[in-house]
Amino acid sequence: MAEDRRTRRSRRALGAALVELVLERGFTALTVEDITERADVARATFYAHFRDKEDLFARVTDDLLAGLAERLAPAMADSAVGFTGKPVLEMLRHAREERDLYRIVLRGEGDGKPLQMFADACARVTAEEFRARAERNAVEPRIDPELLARVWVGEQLGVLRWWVEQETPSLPAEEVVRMLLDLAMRGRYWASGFEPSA
Amino acid sequence: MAEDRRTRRSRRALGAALVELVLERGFTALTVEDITERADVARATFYAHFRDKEDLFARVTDDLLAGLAERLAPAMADSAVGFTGKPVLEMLRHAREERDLYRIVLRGEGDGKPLQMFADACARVTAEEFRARAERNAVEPRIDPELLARVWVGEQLGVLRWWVEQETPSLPAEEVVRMLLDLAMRGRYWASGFEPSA
DNA sequence: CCAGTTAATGAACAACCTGTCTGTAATTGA
DNA sequence: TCAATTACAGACAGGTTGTTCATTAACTGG
Repeated sequence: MAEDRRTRRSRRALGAALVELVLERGFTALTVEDITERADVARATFYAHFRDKEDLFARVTDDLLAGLAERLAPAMADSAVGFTGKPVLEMLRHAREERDLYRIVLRGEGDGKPLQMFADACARVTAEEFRARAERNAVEPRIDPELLARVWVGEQLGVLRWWVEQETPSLPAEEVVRMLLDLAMRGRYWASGFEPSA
Repeated sequence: MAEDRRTRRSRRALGAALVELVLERGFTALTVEDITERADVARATFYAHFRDKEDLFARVTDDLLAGLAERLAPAMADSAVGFTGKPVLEMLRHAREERDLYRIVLRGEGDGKPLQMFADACARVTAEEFRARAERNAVEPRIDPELLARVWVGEQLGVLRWWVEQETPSLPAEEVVRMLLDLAMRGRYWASGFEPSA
């Protein structure tokens, strides 16, 4: 008695309809009836599964994050020490597969709550990691770990949003990772067209 | 006949009420009546000045951006060549003065539209600047200028949001700018607690 | 394949919010 | 002071929300 097939069908259809419609018209413009109509489901059925629009959206994004976490787990273990960019690459691949959803989330649809919460969560663990590294190497960090973490995730998310919004995929994921690593190692100044003065 | 005093009073009150309430409950949760009640203005008066919630919000954020642009103009001229961080510092100061509004915008309230449009606009001009620099120095950029621009604005916005959300202002603006410049010049790897291997 | 359980359906409901439009009263600028 | 403009309270239809209910259809375990 895993789960009634009808339940699965309804939920899936509603989730898919939501994603389609958010891309077309934006989250706030949507009506519950719009969604049920697109999903070909009775309006009453919607409320049998979800409290409201927001609830449905939250479930969809939660699933996405769970999927991401699952894919990231092995890559994280590898690069716990010494940053190789493997997790970033994995995230880009995930984003390519779930591009529609990534677009929605990164556009800040749904009051931007999913996005901000994701960003904050990333920043928290990243800052902790930076602090741990500094302590491990017994160095007083020149840069506030908190700020450094914000730089890190801000940059990731900015690039990610740009990447998934591209109609014609300009850069392969591997190239993006290479450039990000390059920037992290050597700084941005070199890359912006300046010749180093020293 | 600059403008009727009543008009000014009503508009100001409504704008201020909006900002207060968005901070308290979030944009989407708000009702036009909530706003007019807080502003102590009749509901009909609201519609005499604005089409709807979104319209009011758009005017408020447009004013904010106009104020920012005005303050940034002199700083931009100075650092057109060679990046000194002056515009960033000026933005941080502006953000400190208008903290409530910055919080709202950076949280992506109002469907995140103001935020995303601001980010995209910044990225566009930044990318153009990077391209121009590369051409001026006759170098083939190792990093896609488009990507570099996204890194740049993503990092700015990430840090800015973190900074204005802090309850107790942890770092003075000058320190933030110093760290950002440091990162841009020397890269992030140094800062994250690693000892350089070479 | 059957019987019992569970979900989907369409319809109807009050409550709320929206945006518009009145006639009237109060402020304003000249 | 006077004419013009604005704010006001109230009422209005239209749309959305979230709930309930009786009925029909689909599914699952045996």
